[in-house]
Amino acid sequence: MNEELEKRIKKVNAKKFGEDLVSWFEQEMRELPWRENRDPYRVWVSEIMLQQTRVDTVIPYYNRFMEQFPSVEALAFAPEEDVLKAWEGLGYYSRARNLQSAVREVHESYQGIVPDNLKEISSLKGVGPYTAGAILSIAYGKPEPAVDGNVMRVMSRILSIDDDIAKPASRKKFETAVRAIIYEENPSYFNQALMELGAIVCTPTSPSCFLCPVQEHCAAFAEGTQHELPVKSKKKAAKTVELLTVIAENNKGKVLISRRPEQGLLANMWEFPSFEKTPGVNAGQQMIEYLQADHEVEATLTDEKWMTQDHIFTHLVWKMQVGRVTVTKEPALTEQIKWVDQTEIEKVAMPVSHRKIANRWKESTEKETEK
DNA sequence: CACTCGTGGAG
DNA sequence: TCTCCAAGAGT
Repeated sequence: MNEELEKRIKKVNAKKFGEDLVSWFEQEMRELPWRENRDPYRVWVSEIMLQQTRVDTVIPYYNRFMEQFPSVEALAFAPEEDVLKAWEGLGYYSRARNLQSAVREVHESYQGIVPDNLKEISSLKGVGPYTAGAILSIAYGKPEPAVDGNVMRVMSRILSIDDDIAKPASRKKFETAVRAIIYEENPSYFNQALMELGAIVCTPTSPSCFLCPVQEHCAAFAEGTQHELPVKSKKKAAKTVELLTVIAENNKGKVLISRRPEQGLLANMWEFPSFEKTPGVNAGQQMIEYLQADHEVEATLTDEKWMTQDHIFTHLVWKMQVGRVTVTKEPALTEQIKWVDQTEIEKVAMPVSHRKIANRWKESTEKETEK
């Protein structure tokens, strides 16, 4: 092990650090739905939803999800479309598919019991180093590190570690550190407390050191460098893509939607037909030609720029120009396309940008009906 | 390792 | 408006 790291770890009184941290957690921990009990399935679902997602955002999704899929079996036997719909708006949709895939694996290979050891639980889809440690410690009380962004931030300050936490290699260093000082009497509370501290007290830009329960153990506080840590390199700027999106209506008031590929961005989500714009070419003409070529739809242009919609991803920006056309000849239906009315469109899973467009479409058709 | 993969909220 | 983000994992 890194000698410098070992030296810093030895400076910490691990026993008292754990006691101070866990005592604080017992007093200050938030009441959250996934803390009602230690059901491994409930813990598991919460950890997947919480990946890269804020607690306040997750809570309503979690409550609905547990009501709809209360057990391993309920989720294992559910239609994949229902799971994706329950995930709509939460983002990172492969989490939903991987979770259901893994739950089916638990049902078939582990008699419906979530594995309680590192090797087996890590083999499940969507369960990486963090989630494996989180479930093992929180649900089963095992002394495994669960190193997320909070833990790296907190421990970078406690031990004054200036490794770039954006680099994959640094996570292992923090795992080593946590493993060395983990509170064996209560690994569940210890790990949760590290994260809770990061979320509530030891925050990224303005840590509240004056009310920190482990201030006396903190190297960064002693040095006055808490605002300089952790070191985190910036990610590259997002690219912008110009899209043309088409509201194609037939004479029954239904609109055409298509399903995205089962791999990649927004996998398996439903959307209005969209494609990358060719610069300098008439937009309305591109829409008509695209529908003909990719969906065997014949249509006449109604409005080539009915609205615009931006969709901002972490690594990408879509600038969408939405046009409307009237269909004169309908395509043969496939698994990848279907016609839906205002009621039916609410039941499919769409990304936020297309959901906003769908809502606007609904408003416009309701106005037409009033006339 | 570098890149992909969402979203809504905070500063 | 812009930047950064929040309990990461898959490829």
